[in-house]
Amino acid sequence: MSVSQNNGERLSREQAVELLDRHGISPTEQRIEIASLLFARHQHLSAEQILAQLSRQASRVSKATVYNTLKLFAETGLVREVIIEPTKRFYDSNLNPHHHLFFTDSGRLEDVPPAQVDIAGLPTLASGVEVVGVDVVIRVATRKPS
Amino acid sequence: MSVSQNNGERLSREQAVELLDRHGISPTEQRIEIASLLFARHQHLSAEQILAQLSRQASRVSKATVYNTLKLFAETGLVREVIIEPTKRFYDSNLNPHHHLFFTDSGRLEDVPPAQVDIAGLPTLASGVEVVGVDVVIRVATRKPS
DNA sequence: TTGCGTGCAAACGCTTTGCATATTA
DNA sequence: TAATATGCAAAGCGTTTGCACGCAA
Repeated sequence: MSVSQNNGERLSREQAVELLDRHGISPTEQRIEIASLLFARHQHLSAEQILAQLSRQASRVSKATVYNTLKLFAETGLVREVIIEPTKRFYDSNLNPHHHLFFTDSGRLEDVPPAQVDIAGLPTLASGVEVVGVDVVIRVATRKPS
Repeated sequence: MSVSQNNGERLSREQAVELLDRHGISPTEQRIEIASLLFARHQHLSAEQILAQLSRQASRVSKATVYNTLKLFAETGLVREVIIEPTKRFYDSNLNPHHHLFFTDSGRLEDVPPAQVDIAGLPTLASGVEVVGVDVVIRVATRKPS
């Protein structure tokens, strides 16, 4: 069940603060904690996973604050929210354009470089309507021996 | 709030039964009801909406049966499950390959012909891993007057 | 009668909310 | 000190589950 074991890797405090500042988010202790964990590397974490990893590292951040913070991060574009399973949201620390490979068996999520999937065009939209995101999810399964 | 008002349109009973048979699903009354409603035309409905429309038409199908049935339909490939919002699942009666346009303001979901969005390639997959679906969701919003 | 399908209500899991307390500017 | 953020527990919401009943082969 342990998909991503973060062994305490963290972004430095200064880098985390700078990241928050750049997005106009006041850098409170808890936000710094969450940001430095999430941005330690490119990864996809759920609120639950973040909560678990923080408490494992003796950082006590409440459930409500984790949810509030992730919502705030998503709204300001600090993280990308990924909707793949109806049961939980993932937060993606990779801000570069990319797609996702989802392993339905394990629930694992992997990035796919945009170069590997070319989107040739988009439908014509009514004026006043703008694209806020294009999500490409390739769902894969381990072939079962029939 | 009324996104799709189904004014009693239905697939004929025979057509619904044939559809179920073709997918190896034993045609019970409730399954026929749900199929004839869902396949009346290409649409995206949630369990909740189906439940509401059925009860409006005096067809009493329980919540559990609606959920069980939609799950069964999705597993057998009779409908396509669409995950766009983390809060609810949509069931798409359009079985032809296509993509989705999602209006974040209204929650409305619209089909996009595959010709308008070309996916040029897919990443190389490990052997034993097969693609079970490729979902492309274009999220759009009404531009706010800044 | 044996097994599958249905219905009800209770349980579940993730997320949100209300409100008191603490922290920040 | 005024505004914002945090923490806790309770509530919310879509979905699933347990189990008794019903129906068809």
